[in-house]
Amino acid sequence: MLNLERQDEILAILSKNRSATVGELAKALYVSEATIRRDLIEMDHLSMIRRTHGGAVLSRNTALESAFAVREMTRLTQKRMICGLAIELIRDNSTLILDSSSTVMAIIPLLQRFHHLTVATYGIRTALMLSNLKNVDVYIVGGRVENFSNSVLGVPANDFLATVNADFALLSCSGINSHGEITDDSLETAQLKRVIVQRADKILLLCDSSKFDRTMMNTALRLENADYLITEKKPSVEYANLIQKNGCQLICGERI
Amino acid sequence: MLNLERQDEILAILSKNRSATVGELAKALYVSEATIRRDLIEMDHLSMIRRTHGGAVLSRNTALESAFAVREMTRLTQKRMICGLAIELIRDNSTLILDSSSTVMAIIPLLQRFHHLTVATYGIRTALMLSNLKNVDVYIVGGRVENFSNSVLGVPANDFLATVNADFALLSCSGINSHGEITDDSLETAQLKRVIVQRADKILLLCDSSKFDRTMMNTALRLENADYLITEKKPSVEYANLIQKNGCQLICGERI
DNA sequence: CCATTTATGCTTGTTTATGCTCATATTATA
DNA sequence: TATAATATGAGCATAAACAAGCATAAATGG
Repeated sequence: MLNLERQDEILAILSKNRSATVGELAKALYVSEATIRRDLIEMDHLSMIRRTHGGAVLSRNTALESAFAVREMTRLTQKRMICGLAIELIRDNSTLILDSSSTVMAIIPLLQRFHHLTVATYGIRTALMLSNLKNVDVYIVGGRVENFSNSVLGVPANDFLATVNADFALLSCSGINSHGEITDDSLETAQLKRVIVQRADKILLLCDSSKFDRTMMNTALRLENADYLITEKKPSVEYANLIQKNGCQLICGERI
Repeated sequence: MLNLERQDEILAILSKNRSATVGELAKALYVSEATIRRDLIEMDHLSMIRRTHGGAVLSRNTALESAFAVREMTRLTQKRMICGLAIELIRDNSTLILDSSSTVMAIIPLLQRFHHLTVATYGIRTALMLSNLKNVDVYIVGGRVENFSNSVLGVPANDFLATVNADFALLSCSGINSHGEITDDSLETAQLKRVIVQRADKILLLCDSSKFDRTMMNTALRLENADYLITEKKPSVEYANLIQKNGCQLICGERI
């Protein structure tokens, strides 16, 4: 077995189990422990992994790289359910604005049922997925491409969206807190969302239940900005009241 | 068996097995191990594979390949070679404009070797692939997303690029004819390319040899607009003269 | 037609990868 | 804390792989 091939294999094993001992790896790859150690030293040096006494664990760096892929996969059932509820509000021939979140991306396959839609987005993967739908005209904002969030951001992005007139905006967020603040983990996406709520007739906020009681770095919107809050699970009475008080209609998978 | 043909075969073998030893490859392709090693050195330099003591492993550019199955591109070896020539002209800290073609996409893995680059593009897959490179700041134009060509087009796209100042523009085309016309199969990409040649200091035209003697729907540029024409195979004397007469420098894999 | 270049194969000295042993360092446990 | 158990790093030997230089044959160019 070749050197690099073995290192690939080590990475694969670590991805599965999160960590592994030198002994385990040596046994699995039919080489001596000395060889494994030499591999680990090299891989550690390249920040592919982190060595520990006795073995190695995945480096946080590697985890970060696939951050979006992971986000995309997690809570997929919840996301599908939320999108199933949201799609009922959309009408044929509408114009939509979509954010770049994985939650909102889950609605894309459902858009095929409409005769025609026009969609603007600042999500680069979102745009790519949308472009495969025959019945949708897709527009993407211009600007700087940010890998972590798969977003196109910056002044041109704001300017572009400021000229769009949409029927619906579908937004997600990183957290909702008990002050009715809808928060995001980036200044720029927060700013973009403030532009978007000015440009769409109805604002649909799609949030799975894990977002409640979380406050992130930047307050993007307030609950009163949203026309609908769509979630898969009945929120606490406190939040249900808060939502109602802000003139926002709560839609959820469970009976309220 | 020709050089490039053999390298294609090596790639095919590696795609099947993920890795191969020098000995295996030599036996499979009926050449000496020295020849295989020389191929592997070259292919490693183009990031097609990773060399390792004893053989080679498929380049595990997970980040890059997630965006697009680069390996499924037609005429990949030719494109790699063209890009291997083009990369030599690029300098650290440059600003580039890339079109949305698959030919130009093949240069993306090679950009990792630079310390820093700024890249603007109207290709949506191109932008997504680029965004995985840590050393590159990526900008995408805004506009309508066209699925067929993976391009972002329209007035905003033109406007965006009209404000960019770049050191290099890397463009491909659908056809070059004996009148020195560089032609495209869409009015809008042709128009965009006319904007781009105004905004970049050096225009690099990347065309595999199949593009010669073909005229498509729209004349985007003329040979005199290009500073370099980069191709993998020596063009006919007629074309070589035409290129030279238009003040365009011909760079090709074969000796002129 | 001859001069050059290019691709390939062969030979040889050098480098690399690996496993083994043993002294040292780290962790676990009594 | 002291002691046992385990992991580690360094040095060494060996076999395999490698780079470089040279020679030959084919392709290319004038």
